[in-house]
Amino acid sequence: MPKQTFQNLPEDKKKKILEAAKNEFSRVSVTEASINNIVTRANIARGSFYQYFESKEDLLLFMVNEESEEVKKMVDKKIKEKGDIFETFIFFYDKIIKTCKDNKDKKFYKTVFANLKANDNIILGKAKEEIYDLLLKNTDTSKFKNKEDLNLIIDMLNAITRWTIIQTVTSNNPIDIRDKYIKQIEYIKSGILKN
Amino acid sequence: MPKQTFQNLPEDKKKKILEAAKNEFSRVSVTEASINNIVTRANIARGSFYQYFESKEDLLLFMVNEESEEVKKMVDKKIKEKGDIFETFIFFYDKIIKTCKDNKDKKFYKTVFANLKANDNIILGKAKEEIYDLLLKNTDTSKFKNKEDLNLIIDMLNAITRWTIIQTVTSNNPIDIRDKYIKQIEYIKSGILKN
DNA sequence: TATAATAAATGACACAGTGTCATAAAAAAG
DNA sequence: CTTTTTTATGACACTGTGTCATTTATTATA
Repeated sequence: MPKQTFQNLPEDKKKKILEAAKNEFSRVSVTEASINNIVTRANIARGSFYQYFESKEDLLLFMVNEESEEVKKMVDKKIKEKGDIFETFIFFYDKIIKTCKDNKDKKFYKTVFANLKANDNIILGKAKEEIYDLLLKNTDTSKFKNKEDLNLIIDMLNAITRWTIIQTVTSNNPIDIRDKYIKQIEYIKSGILKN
Repeated sequence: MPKQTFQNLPEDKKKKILEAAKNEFSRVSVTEASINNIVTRANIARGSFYQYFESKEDLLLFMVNEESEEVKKMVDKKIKEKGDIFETFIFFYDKIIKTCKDNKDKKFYKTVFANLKANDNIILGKAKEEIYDLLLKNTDTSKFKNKEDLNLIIDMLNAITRWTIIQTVTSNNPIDIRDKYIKQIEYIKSGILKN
């Protein structure tokens, strides 16, 4: 989390810094991103950066977390509607993709996702466990063969959804990918093999 | 790929360099790895490194590719036995985990996997497309609801398997994770929902 | 309002790493 | 035993890092 000093900054200065950062994080991955580039573009002294943030990772996480909170709220609403975990995952997927595509910061999200480490929590940041919990508590398992396996089912959907998001964001014809995704979810519901 | 110069090197010198590299890549991810550390440990001049490799990524890829070829051969054998794609994926998973665990280079693999980018092909390197092809051509789809969806099914299994591998390698009780994985595959075969 | 106290901004500094390149050394060919 | 080719070397110019003592600005208070 950014330090208090950053929070205290006047809005326009904060905005300027975040824009400079977005610019840099659109160009290259966090690891390759240069704090020098950010401070130059934002017109602040190098030392100031460290007054505001622990590190560039700290900054990126902060930028992504806002979006995460938004997503969390929408997932919360969706799962509580009908308790349908499959619908919710598709909804979640669409939500993320919409954020990436609609946004003028398309490039930013593309770079972030493409450079996501396999085990990173960055998509959801701290919201991740909360979403997980939300799903565990609100899923309607009445039609499931085994209620106790909900946990493992969420994992499975999570893996596929993550994978699909990355493919979508880095691909050129994302519509095909969405179609494939829907089919995959269908298979998970009712199986690949004939009875 | 390493340059010819490296290939020409006497075996023991090559080995020394690879060991130094393995050491460094066990410590931190490729991006954080320091060429300085490698050359110091291997007792070669900094300039020499660049005579041998394009970059540290080039070097790591080379190190991982050898293992990949091995895996490819085994998958080839397995899928041709019975054409069972589910069995083959589980076999593939076990193979990878065995390589990680048995090996004295445990730490190396752990670090490599933990730092894998979501979209990286490094697990299989160039062997990836070949394995994909292998599965497409040799899978017995006679019990499938739709033969045409094999492609999408492989993707799905791939996503889950990757995810599970990473969880396993970075976790402390990998046996539970394998059990979960088997269950997930079972679900993919016959579905989560009651008929 | 003047002064003290608190907060924010700055850039020089020491350090670690990068990739290149002209040159030296070694090996192979003639 | 030269000549040619291949390999090895480390200094060099760069880019970047995080820190810290000092300066500047803001806020509180007497």
